[in-house]
Amino acid sequence: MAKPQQGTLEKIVSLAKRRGFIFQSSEIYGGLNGCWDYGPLGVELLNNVKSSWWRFMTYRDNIEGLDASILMHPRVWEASGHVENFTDPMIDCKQCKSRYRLDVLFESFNEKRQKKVAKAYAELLEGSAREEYDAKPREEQIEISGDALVNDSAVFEKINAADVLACPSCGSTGTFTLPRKFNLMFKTHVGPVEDASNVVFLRPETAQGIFVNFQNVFQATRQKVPFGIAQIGKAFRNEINTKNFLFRTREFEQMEMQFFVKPGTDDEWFERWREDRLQWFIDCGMKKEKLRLEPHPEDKLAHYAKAAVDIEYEFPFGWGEIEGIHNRTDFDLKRHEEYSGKSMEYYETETEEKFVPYVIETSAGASRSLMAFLVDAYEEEELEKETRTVMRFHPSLAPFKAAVLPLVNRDGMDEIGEKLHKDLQKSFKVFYDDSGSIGRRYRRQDEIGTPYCITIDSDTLEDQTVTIRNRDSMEQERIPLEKVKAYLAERIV
RNA sequence: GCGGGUGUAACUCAGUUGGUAGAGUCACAGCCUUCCAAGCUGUUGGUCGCGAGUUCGAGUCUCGUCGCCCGCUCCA
Repeated sequence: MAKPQQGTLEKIVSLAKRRGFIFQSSEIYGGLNGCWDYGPLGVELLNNVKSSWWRFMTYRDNIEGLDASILMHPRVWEASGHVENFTDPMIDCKQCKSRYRLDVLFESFNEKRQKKVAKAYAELLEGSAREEYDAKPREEQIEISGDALVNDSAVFEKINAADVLACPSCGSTGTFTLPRKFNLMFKTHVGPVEDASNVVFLRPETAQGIFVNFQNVFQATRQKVPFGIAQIGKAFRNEINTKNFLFRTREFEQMEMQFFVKPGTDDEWFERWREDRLQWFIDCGMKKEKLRLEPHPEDKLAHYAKAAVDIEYEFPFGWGEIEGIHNRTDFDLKRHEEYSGKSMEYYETETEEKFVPYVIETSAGASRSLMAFLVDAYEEEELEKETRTVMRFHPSLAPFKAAVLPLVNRDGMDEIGEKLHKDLQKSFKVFYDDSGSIGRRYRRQDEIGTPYCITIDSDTLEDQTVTIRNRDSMEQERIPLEKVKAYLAERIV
């Protein structure tokens, strides 16, 4: 068994491009940082991953599906806390390369230095504005100048140039870069006029689409708590840095489920979903030893979470999160109640109790999962005289389920092959290949992870049987032509 | 964002002190082939990431820029 090692990711990226799994976005224009396109095989794989998730999550009584709009009312993101938490201005010290949040830096200054800032700010004011400012008490001046420093880059530039801002790390003054607002939400405008009144955001998580529809879904489906709402969709984050192929991208797809439970039962459900979600990856063929559960320490929890655990996969570059399970408490529903004025309460008839449900979130990255499946499936197998590259996808995820290969193009083998191909195509994604030696054709299929190859040979002409070759073992068995479809159906969910 | 590395055909790479680009693989068209790549013939495909500069002349030197990889930072 070959183990992923240095260079493995490069090989996978190369194979992914060569065979049509993943292309770099806008490649002919030099690429767009952190964006990737799914090619013919990639989109099959992605659809299979999503469909497997969808079946696992929603083909049960207590989870409903949803597909909310990517653009939502801007107030949604105020309620969710994203507007507030996404606008930190960051600066770097050019001298020692330290990075700071500007607002935190200002707060960390001692009084003497804050007064210097206030004084430097005064110098920027003229006429009545200056008079007004000077008339204010010292404390208020510090506050006003601090706000201006943090929020107005022109003010920052001048004050920084005046050598009143010192780097806490190296003590240099005037060495800071201009503040950059690392607003992780992409912004755009609704309608033809671009101004502040019509700003909307591309959602940074799909979860909020579920929360704002909580009452709609609940009432439309006659569900009772506990129940869940599942959704698959694109989300966008303007990451500072993208990295590691599909792992950190600015546009990605999430597979999320929010499970609404009665307060007090949340810990129990959290445990349960943690186990169920881990099992899903294993059921999809991912190697157990490459998966682990990694709890978040309490001091690193997101603003909405009471508890969190990541499902991590061991990529060639190290362990990385492919799914997060969070106990979001009643934070989101309560906030939406507050911001929208609409009730998010649930009435439990059995106990005659009213409560806002707690939420257990399972949030998987479709793109990250796909990458993990790619890495997990990749293997270089040493044979006697060669190395075989094989993608050992679980049959349910494999882009092509089978390939039909006439051994030679004569005596009517190709006609039988084409007929079988057309027939199988009604039920499965299948590939037909009649060019090159049979060995070469097997290798092509191995490289894209096709689990079964069906070969038509001269015996087929005699007794209507074909051979089916297994991708992983390379062993063959002979079955009647008419049973091929059933054979595949049995093995491919 | 910082530092380091890197960018030549679809893929992997070569290209000598600057003189208008090569190989293998793949693909395609034939031939040959009765079960695990690399048999034969032929063909397509690159203004050497992009843009300036130096030079009589730049893939080869300089600067800028973009992408990718590694490390740091960041990851609400």
